[in-house]
Parts: sequence; C-alpha cells; structure tokens
Amino acid sequence: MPHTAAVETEGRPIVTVDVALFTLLPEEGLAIVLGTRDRDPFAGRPALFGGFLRPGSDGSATDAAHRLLAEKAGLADVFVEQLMTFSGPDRDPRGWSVSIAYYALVPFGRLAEARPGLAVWPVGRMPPLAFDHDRIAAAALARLGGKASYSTLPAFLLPKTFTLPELKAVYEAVLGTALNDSAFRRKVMEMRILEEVPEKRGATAGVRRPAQLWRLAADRLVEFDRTV
Amino acid sequence: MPHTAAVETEGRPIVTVDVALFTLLPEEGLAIVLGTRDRDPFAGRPALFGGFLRPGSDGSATDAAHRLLAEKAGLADVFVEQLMTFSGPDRDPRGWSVSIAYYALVPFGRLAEARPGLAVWPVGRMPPLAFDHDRIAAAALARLGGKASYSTLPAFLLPKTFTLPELKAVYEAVLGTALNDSAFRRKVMEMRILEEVPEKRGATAGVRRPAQLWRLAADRLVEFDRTV
DNA sequence: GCAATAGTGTCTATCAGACAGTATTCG
DNA sequence: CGAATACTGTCTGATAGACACTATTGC
Repeated sequence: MPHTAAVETEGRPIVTVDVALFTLLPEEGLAIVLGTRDRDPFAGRPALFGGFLRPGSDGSATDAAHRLLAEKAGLADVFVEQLMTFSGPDRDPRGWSVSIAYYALVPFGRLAEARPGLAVWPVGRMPPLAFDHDRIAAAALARLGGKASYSTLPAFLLPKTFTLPELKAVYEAVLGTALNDSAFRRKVMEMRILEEVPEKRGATAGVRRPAQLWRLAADRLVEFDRTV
Repeated sequence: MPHTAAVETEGRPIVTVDVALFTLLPEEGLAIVLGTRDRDPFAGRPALFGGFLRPGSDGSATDAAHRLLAEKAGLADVFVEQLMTFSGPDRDPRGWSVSIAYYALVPFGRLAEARPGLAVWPVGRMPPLAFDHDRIAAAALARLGGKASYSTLPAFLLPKTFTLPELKAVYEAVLGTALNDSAFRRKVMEMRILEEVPEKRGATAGVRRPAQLWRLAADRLVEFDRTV
C-alpha cells in the first residue's frame, strides 16, 4: 500500500505562481511590466504574470515561473528569483490561496520580442493591480532595492554587454540614489565582477567619447561582501 | 490504481509548512531543535516541525508556522520569519509538494517549557533529516548567517534582557567569526537599538564584574544600514 | 580647438580594528 | 589586593566621497 493513502486530499489551498517583471526604461527608469487578466476574477485588470502551479508538468515552482513568463509575456531565458510566498483566505476570491511570488528582470531591448499588449509602468505610478498583486509588487521592489547595493542584481536589467556609465545608471535607478563616479568604478573593478569586452560603444548621437564595453564575469547573480 | 496518480491529476499539490527552529547552546553555540516523525514517510527520523497547511483554520502560512511550533514543539510566541518555498515532485514520497519554509529562534532557557523529547544538535553535526529538510535547514542557516550582520536577528536567541558580552557572543556564534569588542560596543550604541535596563547581572559563579543589562528597543527585527 | 562624455588621481573625512588602559566586582 | 571580566579611550589603517584633472571622440 502506497504512503499516499494518508495524504489529505480535501482542503488543499489553491496554489499559484506570480511573477513581478521589471525593466529599465531609457528615460523613466525602473518600470514594471504587466499583463491583463483575461477572465474573472479581476477580468481586464492589470496583473502580474501568474497562473496555477501545474504539478505533473511543472518540475518546480521556479519552472512554473519561467513557463508563465513564456506563456503570458512571451519571454524566455529571463533572470528569475524567488521573492516570498503570500497566503490567506482573502487574497483570491476563489478561495484560500497560496501564491509563490517571484521577481524577474529583463533588459528593455528584449521587450521587442515580448508578446504585444503588455503594459509598462514606471514603478512610481503603477495602476491598481488584480488580487493582492500591489502588495507583491511592493515587496519585490523593496527586495530589489535592498539587494541591489550588495549584488550584481541591477546588471540583469542591462543587455549582455554594457558600459560602466550604463551600469552606474542602473544601480542609481534601482537604489534611487546618486552614486559617486570614481568610487563606483574603483569598487566594481576591485570586486572583479566584470570582464572587458574587446570593443567600445561608439558615439551614438551626440558628441562624446566612446566607452569601454564590459560583461558580467559570472552568468549568475553574485553577492558582494561590501556595497557599491 | 495508486493514489499518487489521483493526487497529481487532481491538480493541486500537497502544501506543507516546515519550521527550522534554532537555539543557542551555552557551550556549543548555535544548534537546531528537531522533532521526530511519528508516522510514515520517514517515521522515527528527526525532522523540522512541519505539517499540512490547514485552510479553514490557518489564517496564513505564518499562522500555520506558529501553530506547528505550538503543537509539535510546545512553544508559543517564538520569533518566526519566512525563509523560502521549496517545491517539486520528488521532495515528498506522497506526491508533488510545496513546502513553505520558516526559520524560528528561541532562547535556550525557553526550551525548559518545550515539549519533552525534542532533539538539540549543534549545527555543525546535524543528523540526516526526513524529506529534504537537510536542504531547508542549510538554507535557513545560510540566511541566518547572512542576515545576522545587518540586523538584530541574533538577539532573538537571547532572553529579553541580556548583557553586551552576551550579545556579542551570539553575533559571533551566528556569524561564525570573532568580532572586535570596542567596535561592537561602539556600533551597537550608535545604532540605538538597545534600551538600558536599570539593573545589572550579578556575578554568577566565578569572579567578575557584573555587566549592565539591556533589551531591544524595538520588539521586532530591525535591519541596519551598516554592519556590526 | 570646443563641447561633451569617459575615465584617473589624489585629498580628506569617516569608520572599523587593535590594543592599552581603567573600572568594578569577588574572594 | 589579586584575579577576572566589563568597559573606555585613542591610535592607526582602510575605505568611501569629493572633486580636480586628463583622455578621447565628433564636429
């Protein structure tokens, strides 16, 4: 007789996975990318990319997060990290529910390949979202801001190669504060988190000196023992 | 027909809450407090304090964590914080499962009021645990060590009132490294996280000067913008 | 050469670690 | 008074911020 006999099958909560996707707008800074609820509850409302966990086809909640980003945002190979899990009787009108929440970061340029119809809002003026997604988005933003200063997290909002002024700008956008230029360069160089790309970014429109291109030395998120 | 098939096609995963409880042993430092599985799977094996989430009676997963600590460890009013959520088809032999994991901290003295029969193991030599609880315990330890240096977290391993040498010792135990005495005192004082208790701890056994007693100024966890 | 941005060098203030020195208790 | 631990003061080295300075491009 299998162990499963003892498993309680009544009274299990709804289990969903919800992903708060962020990008960096060239002008307006950090922004959230949202889908639209296509059915009740909250039909028509902007929402995180979410859906039911599918035991059987999903290998883990993280797999589900990637699947949902592919299905609902049209994006594959995006940086995803677990945020935390929200739960309770009232957060979903369909019943007692658990949401395993994730945040994800995508470079602005990659939105061209995303599903059409996504909404992008600067994080300062987000619309009201479905369910308790406002709360999840706020928690994701807080985590982003907290983790940015001691990790390579903000770099995942940039394309694979980037210049130091671009890297500094994205740290400033996520941290919400200006950084000292020479100190930033010094620390980033001392921490050896970057690899030089043998190429420079030529002057774009205006008149300026082209900047050295770099890429992350490690493909994964790296945490520092100090601050940028 | 095996029950597992029904479980997985039924569409909702098993949802449990598991709590890794830590304490501070007077001699051996940081230790984990474990229960014993009283039924299959893993009957007789040491395990975190865990059980099924109970929608209907639990108001949230955090409520469930407190309930499980009360039921299985006999402890109420313990510091509890969400760690992260583990999931997958193989982590529980009963089927595809989600575990919302928490860590909890209790002063050693309070174990006197706990349920008898709990096992306490220094974190350096933990036995093999049921399910994937080893992995959860390792993640909890990593989080503890990471968060200790910029928060009041370690203080929740001490009784309500404590001396500065005791506070320094618990930071050292959790961080696994020695701290500079005068720098520690300076920083703790500058951060104003402590309130003086108008009392001193008299010499216990040996010969020594009694130390000033303090308590946390805030009842909740406080995070710093620097390191201790 | 000028404008504009990229990148460097250096001074200084701040903060953490080292450690000597003082304080307070018990026996 | 000596031993032991609690606590303080001060020196020094490391690090971050400020900011002036140099470098490299387009026009």
